[in-house]
Amino acid sequence: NAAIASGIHPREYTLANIARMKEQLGSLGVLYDWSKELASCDPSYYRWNQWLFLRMWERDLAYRKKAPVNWCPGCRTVLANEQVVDGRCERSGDTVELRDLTQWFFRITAHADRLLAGLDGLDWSERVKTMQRNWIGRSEGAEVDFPVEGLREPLRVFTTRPDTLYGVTFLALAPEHPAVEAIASGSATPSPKAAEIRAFAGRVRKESRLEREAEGAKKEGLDTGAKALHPLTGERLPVWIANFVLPDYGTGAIMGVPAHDQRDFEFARAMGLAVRPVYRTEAAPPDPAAMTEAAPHGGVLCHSGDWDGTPNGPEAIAKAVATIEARGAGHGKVGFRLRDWLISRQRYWGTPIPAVHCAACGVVPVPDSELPVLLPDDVQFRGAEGNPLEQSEAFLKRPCPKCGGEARRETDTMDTFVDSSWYYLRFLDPSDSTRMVDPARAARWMPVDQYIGGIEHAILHLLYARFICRVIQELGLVSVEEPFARLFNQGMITKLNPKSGRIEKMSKSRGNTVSPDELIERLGADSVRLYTLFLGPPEKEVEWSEEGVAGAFRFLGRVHETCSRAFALPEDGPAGPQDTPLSRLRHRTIRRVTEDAERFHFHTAIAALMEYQRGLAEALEAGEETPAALRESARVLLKLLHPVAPHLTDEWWRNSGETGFLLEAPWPAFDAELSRPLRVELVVQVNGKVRGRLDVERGTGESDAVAMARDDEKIRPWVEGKEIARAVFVPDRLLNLVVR
RNA sequence: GCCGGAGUGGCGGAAUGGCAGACGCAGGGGACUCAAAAUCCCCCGGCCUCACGGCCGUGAGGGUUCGACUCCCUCCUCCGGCACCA
Repeated sequence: NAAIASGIHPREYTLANIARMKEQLGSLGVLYDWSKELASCDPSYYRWNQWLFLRMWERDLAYRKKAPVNWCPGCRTVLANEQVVDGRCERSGDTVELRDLTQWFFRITAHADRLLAGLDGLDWSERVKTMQRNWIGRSEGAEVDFPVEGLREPLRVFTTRPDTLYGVTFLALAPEHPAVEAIASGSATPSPKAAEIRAFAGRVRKESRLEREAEGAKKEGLDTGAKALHPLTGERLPVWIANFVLPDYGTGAIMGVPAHDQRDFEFARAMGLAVRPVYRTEAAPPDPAAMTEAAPHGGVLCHSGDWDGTPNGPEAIAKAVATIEARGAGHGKVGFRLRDWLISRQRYWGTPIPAVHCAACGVVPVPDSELPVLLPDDVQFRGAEGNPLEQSEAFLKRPCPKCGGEARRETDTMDTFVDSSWYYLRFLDPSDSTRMVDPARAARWMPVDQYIGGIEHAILHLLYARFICRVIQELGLVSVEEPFARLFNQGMITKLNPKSGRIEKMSKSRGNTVSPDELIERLGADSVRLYTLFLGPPEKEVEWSEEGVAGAFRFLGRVHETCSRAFALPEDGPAGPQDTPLSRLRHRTIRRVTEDAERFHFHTAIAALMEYQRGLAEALEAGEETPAALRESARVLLKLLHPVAPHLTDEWWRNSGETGFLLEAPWPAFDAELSRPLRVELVVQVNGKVRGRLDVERGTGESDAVAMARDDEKIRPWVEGKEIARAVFVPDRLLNLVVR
């Protein structure tokens, strides 16, 4: 899209942006080992996407099937969901159609159970692990077959509640379900409603997934006229098509239990279908006519043959599965919400999928010896001719690798998530032209010790990367199953988007980004670094504002002033006593900064440094500390501040007569005893309300504290003449007197 | 709608069962200066009070606890994800 808008070839555009971003990282003083740099648009990288694809194809982990896409007739191209606004193309305004295209998929569902189990051993936040677990969506239930009159194949449904089987009053199919067409055409004679069925199914399939899935959405349906037989009772049940039934969850067909499922209930009420409760909490089940919503699963089963009286729970489900299996009507089954990963893109700027279409041999893989399949250059980007790869004669023409006959190259390219699913392995040696990754290097370095990424990647990228790692492990290139041992998710930077008028995440595609160049020019890289880290905790989202950036600049000025004064003091002289107020402050600050930095809380580390700078300035003023202690304290200030403001601190360090680079100076150590104060303020509460404070020696015991509190003139009026029923004492922090 | 998260002074935030508002920004007052800028010092949640001090206050309501910003329940608002933005 950027290439179309700017008229610049995507390669040129991408490489220019890489160069610019490297420059910006450099001007911020961010250090990387650029000898390990890679670009996923470089053939030396994407050839391994193709190699991996071929290995997955061999293992049946890559396959083709039909899937609906958003099609803009004006642009003659497929649109991303994001490019569809109110059912129209964002660029041309044309009404978007849903079209079925045969597309390539990765069979991530084959690993669903292992991807779920693998989460347990990861040092990731529960937040992200919960999101992944829910996305994979494991549920235990059963598949049940319902014979349909006039059809050879029974209808198979998946249900998580086989215990409610006696409550089924209808079956419903996704409009995409093959049985829809089977019912319309009929086994002997076409259904009298064939035209109606086809029209309804066609219309619903055009609705977006979001519309269909929404719980509050309008329930739409059509009775096909076909009848299914209840596998246990033999009752004849109507077979409907319903918009809320999704083709790729379960089997694409559901058994309707309106009495105990809210969506089924709404559908039944809208369509005038029967409601039959099979759980009761009272002596009798609720009266269906009086129900206004589905009844929860609870109480005991009723109207359910010999399951009657079984309480809601695993036992009821187990009993139901046993009966269903004994009657040959189905079997217990674990279901997943996870769907296979659609990797096909009908776009130019991606990794070409290494396949050839031959009229005689079908879809044939490109041999490894011919990789990489390169993106051609003889293409135009005008935005109205669909996938540019289809214009390139040189690219399209390729004899069949199998029979040598005339054939045509696959024009789909891969989702860029394929690139990002294994790039961390390529950093080990991006120049290796003989293999994707060297197993010896991988064995030495993997897994990634600490991965850092935005929370917006909590599900898709992180799940795809975990899946691809397992595939690469099966290929014998890495020994680990999980790529990222520890994960830290930074929150997003948000900012007002003038286009939408809303506060949104800052991103290229939304166009609300801020360039650091101007700020660096005005206040220097160290001020920008300091301010950015001081904004707030990195795991939370922060709204961008430049309000406080001048304060960072001022603080650095104060550090310079304080250190200059300290380093102007004579160098020789006695060290002086170990235990002074400044020494305690110094040890306490080293501890706070070290501990805060270890949990990535740079904002509180910087706050500690601000307090420390003020304390040091006051000590310089008071003149009670030795020059050696003051100089040492200034050295510690520069070292602790160095990771945040490396340029200035290093310069001040060397200007002060210190030798070497500050980066090489060791991180200061703290003494645990000296990092704590001698005296503490003990808060005294009476009945939970703060009534006074006692200045006590650290380690003061409960009985001494109670005695001092009783004596204190501020506290006495609150306890005088009352009985102390209880005292809660937290050493060095608090004393709570509960009085009557 | 579903899954996940967040909500604390004018603003960014601190405190993860124990002093609510550290640190900073903005604002007000003062010092320095012929003046300004820069710098430094003081004040800075609300209400009552001359003051000492008291009461209220962490999105709303309820609960657990000696004690709740923190834990539990219900609700509201905002943000992220929802499979083609990556």
